[in-house]
Amino acid sequence: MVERRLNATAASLLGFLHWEPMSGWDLAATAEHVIGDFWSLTRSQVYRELAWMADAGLIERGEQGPRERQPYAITDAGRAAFAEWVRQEPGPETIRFPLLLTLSFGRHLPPDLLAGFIARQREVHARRLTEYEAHAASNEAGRDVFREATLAFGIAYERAVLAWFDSLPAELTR
Amino acid sequence: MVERRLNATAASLLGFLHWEPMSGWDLAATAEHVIGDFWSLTRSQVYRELAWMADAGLIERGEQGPRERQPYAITDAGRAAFAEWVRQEPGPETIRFPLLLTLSFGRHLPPDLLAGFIARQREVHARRLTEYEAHAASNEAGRDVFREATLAFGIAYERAVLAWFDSLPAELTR
DNA sequence: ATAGCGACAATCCACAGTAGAAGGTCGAGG
DNA sequence: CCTCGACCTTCTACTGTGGATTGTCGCTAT
Repeated sequence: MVERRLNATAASLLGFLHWEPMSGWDLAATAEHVIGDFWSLTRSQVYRELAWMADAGLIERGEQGPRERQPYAITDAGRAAFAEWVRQEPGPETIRFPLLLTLSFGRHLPPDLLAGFIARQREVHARRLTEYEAHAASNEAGRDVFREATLAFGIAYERAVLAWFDSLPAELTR
Repeated sequence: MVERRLNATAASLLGFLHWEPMSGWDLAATAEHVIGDFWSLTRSQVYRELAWMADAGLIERGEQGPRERQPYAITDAGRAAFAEWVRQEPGPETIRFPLLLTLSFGRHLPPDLLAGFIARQREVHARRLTEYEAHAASNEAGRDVFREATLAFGIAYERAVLAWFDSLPAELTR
């Protein structure tokens, strides 16, 4: 029952556990799928947070399944902690964009090498936009305002990035 | 002369030291100013990387100035390490956007609280866009393709975010 | 039936990144 | 001369990333 403030990643896991008891593996997969586009997390961290939350009484270990599978269920304390967390004012977003870093040191680089970096990254974003759009198209059944809003963000973001790629001066793209 | 791969943050510091010898304080300020919009770093980390790089012979301590001020100069080994780093293929960007996280758990939140979060974040982005645009306008003297490209990214990004805010359904924004 | 392969599942570790407290020094202005 | 704010580094705890390691189960092809 250690007193420490819930962090966003742990809180998200609690959010998913409102749905049903899950193992760390399931939680990592769920998180990747549901919030992965704007909130990265790793398996390592999921297990670390689960261990801490179990210790703090926010979740409870269930019966072990096959393959060391250890499901966790949220407790009332966990629900309370989540409810408190979700009412916090969200902080500013952070972006870490290696390509821009390399680009800003572009004078140290042969132009065609840089152009290659740019072209390959553009491809990644083009592909991601396609995925998002397909997802949005097949979404009609869902009708989840919140999900739609975050998806819309992804699409707006990818479109902006692509437009930016296409607006770069020819000297950067060969 | 420990063998460890140069990370992007340390490499950036080396990049700035090509310019002139600087202290950790200066480097942190420079980084914040030059790459801070797409590559976050903290003072703590700057000092940590400097200590390691000095150890590894990539930089050299100069004469101490007033107030513990400790300038560092890049060495030939440092220039070589930087040159090698900058030729690496840049990885994918990561975004961590707390607002989207909160939004995706929006069902657990009273609508007007969420609307407040959204409104305040929109303000932040509006202000940032204004700053970027002012910067871009006063930029004519510079004529630095690389700088212009990264600034253009910032502007494209902020405009897309604002457009997204404005496209949200009324039920989310009150 | 069984061998083997791929998906499942947890753990561990080293490194990178964040946040803020703490401690101290100098210099300009009242 | 004093004080306040800017300067400058160090330290610590926590959070986040990436990958290696270890092992198990279940399906499928022989």
